[in-house]
Amino acid sequence: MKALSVSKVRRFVQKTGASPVYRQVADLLERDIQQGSSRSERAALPSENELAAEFKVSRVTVRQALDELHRKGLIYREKGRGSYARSQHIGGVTGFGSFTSEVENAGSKPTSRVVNFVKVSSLPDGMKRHLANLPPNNRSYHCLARVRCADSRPVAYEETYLDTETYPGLERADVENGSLYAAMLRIWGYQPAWADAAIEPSVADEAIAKHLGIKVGAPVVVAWRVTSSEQDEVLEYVRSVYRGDGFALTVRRLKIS
Amino acid sequence: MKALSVSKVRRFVQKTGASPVYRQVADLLERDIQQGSSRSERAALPSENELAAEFKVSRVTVRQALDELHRKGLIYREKGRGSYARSQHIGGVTGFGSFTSEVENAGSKPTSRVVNFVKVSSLPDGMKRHLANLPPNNRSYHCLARVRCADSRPVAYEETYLDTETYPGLERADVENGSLYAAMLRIWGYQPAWADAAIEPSVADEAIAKHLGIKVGAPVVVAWRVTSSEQDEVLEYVRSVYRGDGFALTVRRLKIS
DNA sequence: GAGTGGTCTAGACCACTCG
DNA sequence: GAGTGGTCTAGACCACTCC
Repeated sequence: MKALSVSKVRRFVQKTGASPVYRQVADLLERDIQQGSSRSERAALPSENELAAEFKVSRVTVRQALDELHRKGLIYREKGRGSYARSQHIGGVTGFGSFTSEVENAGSKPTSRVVNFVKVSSLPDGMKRHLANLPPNNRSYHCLARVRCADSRPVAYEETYLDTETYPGLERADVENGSLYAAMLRIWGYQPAWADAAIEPSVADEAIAKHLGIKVGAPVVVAWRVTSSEQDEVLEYVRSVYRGDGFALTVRRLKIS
Repeated sequence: MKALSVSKVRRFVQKTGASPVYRQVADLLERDIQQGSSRSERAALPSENELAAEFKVSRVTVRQALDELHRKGLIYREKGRGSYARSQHIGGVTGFGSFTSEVENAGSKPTSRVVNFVKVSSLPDGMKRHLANLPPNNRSYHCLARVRCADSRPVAYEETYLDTETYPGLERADVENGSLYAAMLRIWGYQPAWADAAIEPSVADEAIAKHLGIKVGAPVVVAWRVTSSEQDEVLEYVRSVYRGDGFALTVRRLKIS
């Protein structure tokens, strides 16, 4: 078991800087791990006391940084032995975040085409069937229908339902170009933080087949999702239909239990 | 915004007990949240200082407990304002853990039937296509094929590949009854901690159709999964085929980004 | 016995929210 | 200005691993 070679250039953290010290430490260590893990063996990190001395911070702060790396699945720790970099250092969870960032993480170029933008007075039936904590029936929604592409190839048809009271003044132009999540944050200050989702297999109907350029009856995955902010506000209801050939949802480094 | 009514019975934490103090605090608070959340309004928790006084522990320990509840999605916090219980207090992430515990969480009774148990010399092609960090080719595996049922109804066909060197002495009887994960822990001391998975839609072939009692060509979801321990040992490769009618994978309270 | 990570304490300063 | 959560410190004891 080799030790992780920590960069020999002495690094300093900014105690007056904008970002917390523990995050700076975590970022520096993450870089070391990413570089070091080209070798396939597991590498031992310096001990918490050594890191505290190295960065001239308290051990509690070092532990905060290591906790963060641990949650991200980049390291694991063994009592009485030490902390170790994981050999597989792939990123966070994908599959239920912003389509834009997910496709980017997968190494492709995401694009979207708005195919419909109308007001509706109820959510699709499947939403009620699969997801709990749905709103009362007397709401109205903007329904934004988009075809999602990765490298110009259509991979999903997606309907997003946005409560009209939550998004006053929403217009098609706001979402015509660029990420919806970017517009949410820029205009109304909303930031998605949690997702509840259900996934089920299905087959393409005529409309889906047309949008995705596949045959009627071809296998697809339907994902139903409710996205909420950190403060527990519901931001959107989404129905996504993914084509089945050559595109897979992936979930990486998901912590069990 | 109502305050969360903390139980009036004075609770004490055991400082010499087996479980850490912060976990005891977290458990007590979780109970309050579960009880209190029958009301639909969001409830404010006592402040960190109040909780520290209440339980006679330091504020750092209280924060450790609150961090845990935050990660589980049970509370959220706002700087300068306070901590609040979430209205939707559903559990952790499901969809990629043990089939047994997942179906139980969904409120159904899980059963399994072993339909095959043989040695094979390679993993299925789909595993290589979808998942990174696969092992060298010169390994051999126990292939355990099971039909998974919820309330006696077959919902999935699952092939589990177990490296013969990782599981010396594995016999069919070890997995014939009860959870594989329970056997892993009991006999070899392995505990699954992380999952990498890919999900794709497909249609049932003849073998799948027979096992699940559905028609050839019916929609199914195929999940490819690699499960690892906290120490980064690969514990199993799994190919699961879920039937599409009436059974959906759900992901609850998944933290985005 | 020396070193490690796990836990806990008491006290401090900050930026933020609210009245 | 009072109270809140966010961050940080210095020091301590423990159970565990390794030699």
